[in-house]
Amino acid sequence: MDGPIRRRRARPATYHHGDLRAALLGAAETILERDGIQALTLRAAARAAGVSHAAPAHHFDDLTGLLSELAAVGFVRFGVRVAAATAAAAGGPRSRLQAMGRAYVAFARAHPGLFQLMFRSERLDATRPALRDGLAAAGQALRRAVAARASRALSPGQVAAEAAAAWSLAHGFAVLLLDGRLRPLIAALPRGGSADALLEAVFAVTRVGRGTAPARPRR
Amino acid sequence: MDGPIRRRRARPATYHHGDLRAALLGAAETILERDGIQALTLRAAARAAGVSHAAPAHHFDDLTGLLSELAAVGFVRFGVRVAAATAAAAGGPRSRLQAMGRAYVAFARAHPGLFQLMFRSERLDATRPALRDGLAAAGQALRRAVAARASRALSPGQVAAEAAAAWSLAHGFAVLLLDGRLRPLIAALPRGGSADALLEAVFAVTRVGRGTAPARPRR
DNA sequence: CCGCGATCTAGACAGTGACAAGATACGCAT
DNA sequence: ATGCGTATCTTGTCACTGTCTAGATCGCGG
Repeated sequence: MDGPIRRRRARPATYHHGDLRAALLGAAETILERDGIQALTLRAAARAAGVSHAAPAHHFDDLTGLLSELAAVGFVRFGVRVAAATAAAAGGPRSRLQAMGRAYVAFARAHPGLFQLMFRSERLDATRPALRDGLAAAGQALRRAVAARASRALSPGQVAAEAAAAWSLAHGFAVLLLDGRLRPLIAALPRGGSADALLEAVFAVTRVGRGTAPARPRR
Repeated sequence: MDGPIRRRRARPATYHHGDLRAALLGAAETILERDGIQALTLRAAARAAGVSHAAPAHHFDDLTGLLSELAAVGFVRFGVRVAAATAAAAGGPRSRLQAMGRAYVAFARAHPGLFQLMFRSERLDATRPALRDGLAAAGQALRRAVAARASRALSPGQVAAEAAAAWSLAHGFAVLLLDGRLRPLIAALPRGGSADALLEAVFAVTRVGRGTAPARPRR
């Protein structure tokens, strides 16, 4: 504890921190991923950054502000990951959509605390510019992945339906997986499969966007 | 407020409440649905029930206990609803699975606070007998709905995959809907559709369990 | 070089969960 | 019925939290 290159706390030489905002965000993310979302408090972040308990208020107005800014960086990071994965996916639009789903779940598993924070909307303030932008960026990445499918002239309603289906499937899988609710289903897989194996099995079983017409399984 | 048949608080006649446990659970649910999950505190529940701030600890050990017991009643209620809806669904196993999804989302919309609490696992204690039983009951209801599809001799792995797919789709849709994230998609529907319309459109577009073989779209 | 504003500290207050100790009354054994 | 053990409930307290206020320190532009 108290590494040698820690900013203050050892020597209170510099009254001003220099880049406290970024330091607080970093400390907050560390606490979030290590101790869970309920341990992420304004004072804990201030302690970790080596500043007084009231310092964070000057950069983020209140706790909602800190959480919102942190969620915002999560959303942009998320959008970048998803966009990169879908762009790098070879094959048709269907495999691209699956790549998006894989990236979605992979992000949730890599940053579980951040992912949960991003969807803890009652503690966030979506009107904050940073969060608003992050949400827009992530939403655009998702929309782009689905829109690639729309090449065959789908109606806006059908595009919305497919987007909702793909998004719901990926998000539900990620949430249930993080909650440990899918564990029995994973155990039911042959050879005691992994979460990835279950996701692939889900892809194999679902046919989102296989055909355009809602009814009539013809063709 | 302060209905005439309120237990105490008006006359501190009865030192003992009589049925404080149920009263606290009722008050807690009221607070949860009216003011949100962050307003649901031990002391707030105690105030609403007209008892001292330390009284709840004797029935639920701590806040986690209260939340867990409330989530447990949510799960049994949820299981009953889902089981009833799937049992009442006419038609084949596919329409029964859709009925389950509809009931799933309908429950989330009818009791948003309770639904969110049920999946706020970091604040719950799954080892509590009541919550353990509630989880088991709800899980059984879901498993039964999926198992009906398994009549055509599916492998356990495929059953798990279909269960994960159906559950993820329903859960993700419910969560995203409660968060308001699906609003733009709903607006994109023809004639400014509703959430129900979007769910039906999702059903029409997805073909979970349409066939057992993963590849080959041939029918 | 000065002073103004941004940054950070120190202190205080109300609200929270949790714990301890005491008051009350229910219900069971006799 | 009656007395007592114990579950139930109250009061008081403590550490911790978010938020507000006032003051200290420093950086930067005039």
